[in-house]
Amino acid sequence: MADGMGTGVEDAATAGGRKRAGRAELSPEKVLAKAIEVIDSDGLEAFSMRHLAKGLGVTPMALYWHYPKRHDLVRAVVAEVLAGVVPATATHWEEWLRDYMHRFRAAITRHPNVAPLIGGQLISNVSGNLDMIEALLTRLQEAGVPDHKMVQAYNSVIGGMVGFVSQEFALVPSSSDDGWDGRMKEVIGGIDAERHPHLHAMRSRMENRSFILRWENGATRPMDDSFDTFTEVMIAGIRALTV
Amino acid sequence: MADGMGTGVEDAATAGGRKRAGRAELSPEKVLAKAIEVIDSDGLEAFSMRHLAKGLGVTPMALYWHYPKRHDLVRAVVAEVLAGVVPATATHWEEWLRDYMHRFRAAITRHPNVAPLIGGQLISNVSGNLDMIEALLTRLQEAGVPDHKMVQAYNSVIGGMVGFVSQEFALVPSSSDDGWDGRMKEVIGGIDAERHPHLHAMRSRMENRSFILRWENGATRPMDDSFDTFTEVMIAGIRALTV
DNA sequence: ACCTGAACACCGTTCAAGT
DNA sequence: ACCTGAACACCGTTCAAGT
Repeated sequence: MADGMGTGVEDAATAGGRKRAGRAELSPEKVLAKAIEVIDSDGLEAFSMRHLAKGLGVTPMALYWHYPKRHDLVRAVVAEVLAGVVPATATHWEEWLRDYMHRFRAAITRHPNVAPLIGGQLISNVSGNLDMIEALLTRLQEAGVPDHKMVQAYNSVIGGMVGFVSQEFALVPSSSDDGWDGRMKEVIGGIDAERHPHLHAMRSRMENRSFILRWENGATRPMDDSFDTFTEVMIAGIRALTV
Repeated sequence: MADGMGTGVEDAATAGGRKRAGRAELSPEKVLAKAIEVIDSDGLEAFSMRHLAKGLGVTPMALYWHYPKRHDLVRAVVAEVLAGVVPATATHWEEWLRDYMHRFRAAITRHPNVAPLIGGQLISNVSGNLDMIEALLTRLQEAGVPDHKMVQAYNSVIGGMVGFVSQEFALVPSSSDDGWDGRMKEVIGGIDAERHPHLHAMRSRMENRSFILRWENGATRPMDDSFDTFTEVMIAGIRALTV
């Protein structure tokens, strides 16, 4: 037992890998993995502590030992999904920003259903993000953004990027909000050529492919080229800040 | 009683303003007004059908006659808040876009707590927005955006604008998620000058004033000048699309 | 240290009635 | 037409126990 050694021995209850009756062998990692699995396959509305516990074969309260509040688990999910977003290494600032924005979106694409969690809450997984913030500030300075516009430029990039993608993957009404897509199609079909000529001309190109005029989100109707354009808009806009 | 006149007389049950016992004199407008009132004063988490009903002195189910699903009421709230956003009239496209974006943000500023509803769900109050979409498309064409980039440009403007503001007013953790702000301050205070020199230099200017490094949202810490910069970034970016 | 069980104060919504 | 009342199937979370 090596007594007297103050090495933080943890009670040795489950020592030797022996399973204790009534113990579910839970861990923060297992709970987190199951949470992401549930969100990915069953949608965000299935992400409840009780449903999760059932999936893990455990009492709801078992989860609370590892995550004291549901929001702690939410934070962990967001952190995990965003953990893969490593900004690229040394290139020109434009190339870096383009790459970073696409990496961010790619992470959300892997777990589209978590998007509302990222867009709706204050992003908080700070610790791991300081490197990213430092990199972004460095690149913005490299681009020529003056110090007195640095915070605004930073907020523009983050707000625009996170905001666009959150919008793209925004929650679709529900499983079947009776004929919500039908009504949308009706509205688009009924666009009047005289009242809304430009919209009328564009309607087939915009239908279900543009904000406000769609009934599916980015999970089933990704806005790839629009996001490409958006990054170019942002890059050109940042460049204009430097003159 | 003017019988025989098919003018859609409504049963005359409450005719003459006489109150019926057990009737609460509800209406879609009254429910909607109360919903916005509750959201504004008590926050989004207080916006439940049951809490709302209590506030109106009525059974929860009474609301369901006027709004068959909670989501119908959510839609109505969003539509109402955004109803005030009338795009400005004829000016240069840059002036128009700047004005429109600020009007949109001003509407959210009037009801900051509804922001998560706007950012999180697919925006759906279509009918009233066709005029706005037509106007935006017109201005983008006026700006010189070619037809084959029109949808992308439209999505960039809407996605960026709605996204930024949604982010700015994103939900703060909760009433008191024990020392969440404290931990954030610690992180910022502990920024290492050697590992993160740019961030270190900017830290006092960014603390609680920039995305990821804040613990309050736009309701208490509005990002006015960042949004100004963001609109200029968008405008310059759109302009770059035309060359 | 880690989990169970019962209980509290909530939800949205359906269904059958009342007037 | 418009509202009540009871019921169903959920929530997150606290508190007291168990091992």
